[in-house]
Amino acid sequence: MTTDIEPTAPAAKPRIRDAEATKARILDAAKKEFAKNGLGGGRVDDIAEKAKANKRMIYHYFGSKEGLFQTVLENAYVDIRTAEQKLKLDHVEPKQALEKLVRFTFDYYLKNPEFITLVNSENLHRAKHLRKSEVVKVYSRKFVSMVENILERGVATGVFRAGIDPVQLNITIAAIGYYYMTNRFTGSIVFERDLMAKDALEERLRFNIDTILRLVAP
Amino acid sequence: MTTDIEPTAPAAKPRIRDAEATKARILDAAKKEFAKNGLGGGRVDDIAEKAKANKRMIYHYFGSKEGLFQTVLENAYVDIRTAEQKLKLDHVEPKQALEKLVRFTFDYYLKNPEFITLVNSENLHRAKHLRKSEVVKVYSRKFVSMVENILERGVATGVFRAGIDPVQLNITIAAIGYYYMTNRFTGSIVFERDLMAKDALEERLRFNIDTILRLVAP
DNA sequence: TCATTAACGCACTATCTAGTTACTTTCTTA
DNA sequence: TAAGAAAGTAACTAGATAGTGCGTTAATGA
Repeated sequence: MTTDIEPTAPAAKPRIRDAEATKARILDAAKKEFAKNGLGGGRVDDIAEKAKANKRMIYHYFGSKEGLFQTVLENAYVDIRTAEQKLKLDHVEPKQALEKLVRFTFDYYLKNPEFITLVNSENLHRAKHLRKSEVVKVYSRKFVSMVENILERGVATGVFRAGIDPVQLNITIAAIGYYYMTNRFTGSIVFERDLMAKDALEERLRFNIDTILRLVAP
Repeated sequence: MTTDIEPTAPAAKPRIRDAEATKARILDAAKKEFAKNGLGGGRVDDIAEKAKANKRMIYHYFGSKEGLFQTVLENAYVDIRTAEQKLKLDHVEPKQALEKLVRFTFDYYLKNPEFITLVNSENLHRAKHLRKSEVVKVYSRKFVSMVENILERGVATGVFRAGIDPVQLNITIAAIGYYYMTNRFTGSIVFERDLMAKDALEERLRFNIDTILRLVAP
């Protein structure tokens, strides 16, 4: 019988214990998995593997697959609202602020396609998870009032027409970017052009800015 | 031991054999199931049950779950394109034709929410099923040229400005209705109003018509 | 009427999947 | 430093779930 200790064996690396890091890795892997396959199609085992965490940890930290999804979704909303607030549009000239918002929204969807897929998945489930989130509601209010403020200032200086509902405007700004991205695969077939080509993206963004500015023009 | 024939038993109804009817029932049930739960979340057993067909028949007629989904999706596209063609917009005054199209699109999404969910599901799968469909491509071309025709006539009579890309216009008309419907659940939470209330729907449609007409105005 | 074809149904399986049980290992603090 | 708490793991289970093998029954046509 030989010794168990091999001369060349590296010192058995002590497992590093870091709850926050593990949680973060799980959330990151879950975001990718749910974005790619939806809530129904996402696999808990795959998330655990990608996160290099034990599956048990998912249940320890998030209770259930749906609990995990809810956290992922909530974080996704907080992320986009936080980024919007960082634009500080309250201090930008109205017309320019609106253009900046349209551009930001389009770019955000482009760079964060998971956001779109997560929201779609949540709507398939009739928003049962988002409904429970108080944080999201608080952030949403801030967001709507930001656009409201831009509109009001624009009307005051005469660059925008009066009577525009900020919610309808918000929905429209989101819609013209969101639809383009979420349907980029079927859209590329239906319209027989690569909607994700660099030129196509630039053209679409220009069109969107134009659409919104014409909409609010006096 | 008593006889197996109960006196009150109805004459054992002879199974009616009707391939077309069975196929239709399966497709109808599948549309509902996939619309509600997506391709990944939809259950073949549930489809068979709702269709009052044997599961074996699904595999007999459609080969696989994905084969079934593909047929459902293809039908959904053919349905909307057929309905659009029925509008006969080529014979309507340009401005009115555009308004009619915006209204139709919005109403169609409202009355056929399955269409939206099916398209979303297909985009989650990177359009791998639609890609195979030749019919859809033919119908799509007709659709784009219809809007192109409206635009050209409008420019000729001076009611529309020149240089608008019909594809961009098409996307925008679809987007402002589609986004509103597909995100009606999360949207109702984010904007803290019932987006599906009768008043809200009417207001949104008016806003959409306004958006498009301002977009094409000279 | 008889044989062929097509529609239909039962019961099964291999595999997957969310969630759990029963542990071991590492960290913290009294 | 001892003991408890927290982090982490492996192996398992019960129930789904897509897909199938094979036999039965109704229509068709010669």
